[in-house]
Amino acid sequence: MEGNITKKERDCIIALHDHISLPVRLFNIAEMLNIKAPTAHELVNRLISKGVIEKNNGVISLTEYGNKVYGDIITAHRTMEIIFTKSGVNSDEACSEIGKIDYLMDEKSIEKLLLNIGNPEKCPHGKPVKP
Amino acid sequence: MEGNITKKERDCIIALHDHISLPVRLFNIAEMLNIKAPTAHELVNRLISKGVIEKNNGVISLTEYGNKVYGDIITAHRTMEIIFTKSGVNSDEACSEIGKIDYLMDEKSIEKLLLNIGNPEKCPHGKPVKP
DNA sequence: TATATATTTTAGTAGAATACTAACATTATG
DNA sequence: CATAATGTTAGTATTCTACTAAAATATATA
Repeated sequence: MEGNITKKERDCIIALHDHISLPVRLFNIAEMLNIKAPTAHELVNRLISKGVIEKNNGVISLTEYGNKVYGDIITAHRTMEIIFTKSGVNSDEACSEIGKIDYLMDEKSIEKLLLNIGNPEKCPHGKPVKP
Repeated sequence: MEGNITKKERDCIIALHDHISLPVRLFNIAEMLNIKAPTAHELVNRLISKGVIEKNNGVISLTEYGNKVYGDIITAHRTMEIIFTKSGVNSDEACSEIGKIDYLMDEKSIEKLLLNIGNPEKCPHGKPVKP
């Protein structure tokens, strides 16, 4: 339930949560992240040991803690997206650049940034800042 | 002259540039980064192979490219510091949090953020945004 | 049910980055 | 020259990423 998350782990969490259909299995993760099954297997095992995801009969899902981690990443992502696009950064450009940093950002700082821009409910793509 | 930089490499670049006195030697780097000499040796070699720093008679310095990299990191860092503190984040807190992401940020996006906040010359600590 | 297909897991390998100790080499300084 | 300071090499270890090949386990279909 502790410890930092890597970029690949971040991508896995996002992919898992945002997968088109349920249930999500190992091969879905591998496919989405463009990695082979054994690599996905290790990634998933690491995330399980970090308490972020769980596996039941091959079905992979976020734990409660994992959902919190996901939410924090998304809130950071969309908060920064709003700030970036307000400054004239193209929203797709903003999205890909912010994907490199969102999982490293401090929750409390993001909260303050969000408040300062007026607690908007949605990001430039129309998605909720707090999912 | 290409390729991404890691957090440790980022810290090394900053430490090297901001060292109190010249010349900077390997043991100064090790001391500043709190690592042993052989670890510093490898780090320095990696940065040399990336074209960021150079070594002459044991004296370590940034290359022209390294100075550019340093400048980009600092500009990103201070731009974000201004944005964070404007939202009420404590400046020391902001500094340490931003240190985790500044080296990953896109130069062009930072330029737009900076312009949007009125191209200030100095960060909350009074240091130049463009060193 | 038996065979075939799909999926997962294990084993083995590899490379980049980080970091250490111990030993050895080099360079100053006294 | 000898001692101290500094640098380098060698060897080991851990984490993360990623692969192939092979084995195991499901699941599906004939």
